[in-house]
Amino acid sequence: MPELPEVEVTRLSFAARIRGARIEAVRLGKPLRWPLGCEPRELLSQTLGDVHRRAKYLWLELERGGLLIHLGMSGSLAFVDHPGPPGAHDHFDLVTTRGTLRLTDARRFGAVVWANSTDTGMAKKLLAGLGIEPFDPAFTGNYLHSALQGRRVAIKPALLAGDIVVGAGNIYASEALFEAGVDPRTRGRRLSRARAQRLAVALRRTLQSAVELGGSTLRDFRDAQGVAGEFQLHCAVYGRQGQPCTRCGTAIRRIVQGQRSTYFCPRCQRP
DNA sequence: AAGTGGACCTGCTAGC
DNA sequence: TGCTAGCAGGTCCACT
Repeated sequence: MPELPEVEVTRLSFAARIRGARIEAVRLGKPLRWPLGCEPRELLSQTLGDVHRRAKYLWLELERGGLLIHLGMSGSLAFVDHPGPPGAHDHFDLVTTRGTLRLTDARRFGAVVWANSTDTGMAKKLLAGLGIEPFDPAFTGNYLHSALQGRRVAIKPALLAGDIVVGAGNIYASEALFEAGVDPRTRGRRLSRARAQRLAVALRRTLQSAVELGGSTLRDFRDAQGVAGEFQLHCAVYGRQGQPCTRCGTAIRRIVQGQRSTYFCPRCQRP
């Protein structure tokens, strides 16, 4: 579910409402990808500040540190006044004076990790080595082109890796490559400066558009207010193998790269 | 250093 | 109807 747009849409849907709330209780369900990293009672009585996003992580500011949240493959957050009893896949509740923030995550690839300012633990490690934000003005065609030098891996898995630029996952990497007209099998270092420029623009536009459409709801994504996204209705290639390209009519192909599906138009997208 | 494949975990769907 | 194989929005880690 959650690539950059879904994470950002989630953030926008509860950040203003949770700011200033005080934590009253914490409930943990089954283990997530990493342990919380503190005793739940250490969070009690702390007041929440701003909610930030870095790559596909959310960062909830607390008085004495913060919580780093990742939604994994199947996670979503809900912020509600009166939550029902936790279901089988509800693995974290943050009960506050303004409502309860609940993480639902069937596959449990997600995580909630505590960190404070002197932290040298998991949270810091997770954020180290992340690439540039796609909306950062420093993310340019020239940056992308030079970062790809010395990379013989194909451009699509290079976008997913997250060490050059963050935010694109399996849907938006395929969509951005289609918009840029770049064959996903093109090796990184073979991408010309001009094509890197087109790709940088396409990636930013694709992600921006997806945020504006509320993200993609392929199966069960909802923002923290329960609202579904609509980007999936605008996908040009993702999940459309065998169907005609919206631009030229050629059948969309599905291939596997790095154990993930890639979708592209063999006519519109060139090396 | 960069590239590759396995691992984590559960649910759903297509096919027999 | 029931079982099984394959697939799913992520990314860390060990190994070459």
